[in-house]
Amino acid sequence: MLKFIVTMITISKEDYLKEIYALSLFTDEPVSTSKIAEKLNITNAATSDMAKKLSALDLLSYEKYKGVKLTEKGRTIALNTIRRHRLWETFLIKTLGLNWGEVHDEAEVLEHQTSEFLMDRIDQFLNFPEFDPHGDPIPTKEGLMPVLPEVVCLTEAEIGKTYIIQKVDHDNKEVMDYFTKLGIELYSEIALEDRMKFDNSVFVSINNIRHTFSQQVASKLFVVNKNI
Amino acid sequence: MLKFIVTMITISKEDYLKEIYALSLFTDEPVSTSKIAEKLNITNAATSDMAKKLSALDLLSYEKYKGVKLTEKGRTIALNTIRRHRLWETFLIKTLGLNWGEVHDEAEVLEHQTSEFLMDRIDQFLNFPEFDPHGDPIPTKEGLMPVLPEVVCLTEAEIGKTYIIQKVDHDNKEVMDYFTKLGIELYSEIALEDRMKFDNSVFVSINNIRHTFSQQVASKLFVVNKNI
DNA sequence: CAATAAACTTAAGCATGCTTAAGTATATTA
DNA sequence: TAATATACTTAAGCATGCTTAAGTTTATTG
Repeated sequence: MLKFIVTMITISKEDYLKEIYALSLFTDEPVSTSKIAEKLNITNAATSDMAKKLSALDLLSYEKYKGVKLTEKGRTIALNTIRRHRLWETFLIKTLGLNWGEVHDEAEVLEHQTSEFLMDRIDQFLNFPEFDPHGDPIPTKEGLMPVLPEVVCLTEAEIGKTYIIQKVDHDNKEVMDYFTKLGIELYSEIALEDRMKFDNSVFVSINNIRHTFSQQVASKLFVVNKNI
Repeated sequence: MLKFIVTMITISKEDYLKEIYALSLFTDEPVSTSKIAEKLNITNAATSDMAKKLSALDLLSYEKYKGVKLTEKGRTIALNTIRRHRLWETFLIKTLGLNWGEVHDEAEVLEHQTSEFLMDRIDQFLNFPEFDPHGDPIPTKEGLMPVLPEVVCLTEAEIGKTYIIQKVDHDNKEVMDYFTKLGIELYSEIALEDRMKFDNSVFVSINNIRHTFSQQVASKLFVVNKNI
């Protein structure tokens, strides 16, 4: 049984819910506590503990040894946290001219500290954007996720075709800084010229300049066919 | 003796240091723990406890039953927190058009959560302002406080003279919203027409419109002589 | 100047969120 | 299917920052 009363949504709890949401995106299976622990860089023990607390708050369902699943209530909080994160990123890029690699860490802390009033004003200032500067959809205030165009990862794209960059995985700052240095932006045109069988490196052309990306770097870019 | 090790600057600690700085502004006397407790709306016990911790960190000197005084190190942290607060206020007003009453509470949480990098970018964006939208000086990155022009409180001003509003005490949101509603802004011209002996109400004229302010409301406004 | 009031501190305790160490359940494999 | 490895949970403990209750010091006043 729980040893104490759990009442408040805290920064930690928002981070758990956000991470569980991300880990649930492509599966219907419950998320294991160890997977969460790994992502949040804490021990399994801490995650088990928190699972009980969040379960007591009806933010997720938790079966011992089986893992965790968000409830509607938990999903709503996760989406709202993601919303605040992505609005902050958009706002900082728009007002201060920060670049792809600079916004994530800032938004990571600001997302937990912003009143609904301020978030609404930022949303309005940005004219209610559907996508953030990395191409990720911004959940609406009502918790609806705008639908991203059907994208394909650059590692899976067809040789000889020209694409538009529609989304970028920005979990790695170093790679983002590299893209910024090359002048690559969202909605840049990118022609996939060839792929090397040896290690799946790709040869691309962006703004008429040729680049070679390793498979790992290419896997960060998601594109749509230019002629759609 | 302290029961445990104290290492980190936390949000709470920044709030203590900021409050002690504010309470030390017009006196050389040590600040009593009860005064701090009252301002921060916590118990004296908590303040005594924290005094020991901050003293262990060499952020203030603390003599039991005598009160507390910031060290240079503590003063630096307080000033930096105030700097972040006032830059945020200035930024939110400039970008989002928030008004006098709307920024304080937002800045109060954001001030603790902003990297030096982001603060520098905001500072640069605002062109290194010396004063915030309430007329308060913004400490520089080096911890220097810009010198405010010699102001006088409206409660002490001379009848018959015309002044410029140079600073506003914005600790009360209701009063700020009232000023906003009247269209009163920083650097507005204000003519002091009369003062009632009964309760020290003042009759003023701003933008050619007459207002009556209670002494309490008037005490929020600080002015300089128009013809200087 | 002693009694008392006011101010302040200490002690014990609790909520949060983490850790390490030990214990239990599930999965694997011989 | 029993032994063992892996995954997961529980228990104990600690740092932070607060509370209430009890104890101590300083200030006040008759």
